[in-house]
Amino acid sequence: MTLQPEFFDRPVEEVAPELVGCVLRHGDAAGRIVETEAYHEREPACHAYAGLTARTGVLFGRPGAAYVYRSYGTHALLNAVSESEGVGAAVLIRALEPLDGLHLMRKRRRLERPDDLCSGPGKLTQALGIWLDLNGSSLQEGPIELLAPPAGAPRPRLVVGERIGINRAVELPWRFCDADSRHVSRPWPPAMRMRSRRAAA
DNA sequence: CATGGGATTGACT
DNA sequence: GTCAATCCCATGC
Repeated sequence: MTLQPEFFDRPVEEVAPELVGCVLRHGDAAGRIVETEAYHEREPACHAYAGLTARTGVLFGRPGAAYVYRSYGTHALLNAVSESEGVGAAVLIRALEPLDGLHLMRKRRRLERPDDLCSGPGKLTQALGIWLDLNGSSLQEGPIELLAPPAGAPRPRLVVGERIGINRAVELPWRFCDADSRHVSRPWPPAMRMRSRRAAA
């Protein structure tokens, strides 16, 4: 079932973990969400922190919309706008486990291995054919769909940690990963990073 | 108007 | 491990 605006009209740090296990679909390509991050206007890593601008308008709009923006000049990153209209907050979709349309994904990504098709926020938009023109589109009306977990699907075991690739508000534990998925963008950093980190000088 | 810096990825050492 | 690609936009003069 399609997730309704009410689902997103809540604290973003509650919406983000619940999106793990849900299904993201665009046309014939779909995947199960295995990694998300929450962003909110009150913390400086969020684009909405700067206030209402040309870039951030969608973030302050109605919950249940898609916020798609360009990252590093080259990639499109997909977010689900959350919290009430007027509040700038969204959940970044960071990784999927491919479910349908693998042939489309392989063609778009020019890769074969399923683990590499959607294991990153820029990768999954490429694999699903999601681009900047879908910024502001409705996740209820499409063409991007966000669906509740299939009936009977077990609730995923979550690993919670710090968000990736940001320099500010790094301490917030707002990254949520399916602990049992091999499709996350980076094998959950908390434990993993500690273990692989070189000993301090 | 000029500048700096990304919510990243892929190629390479 | 390092690094370039690539461009929009927020910021500052």
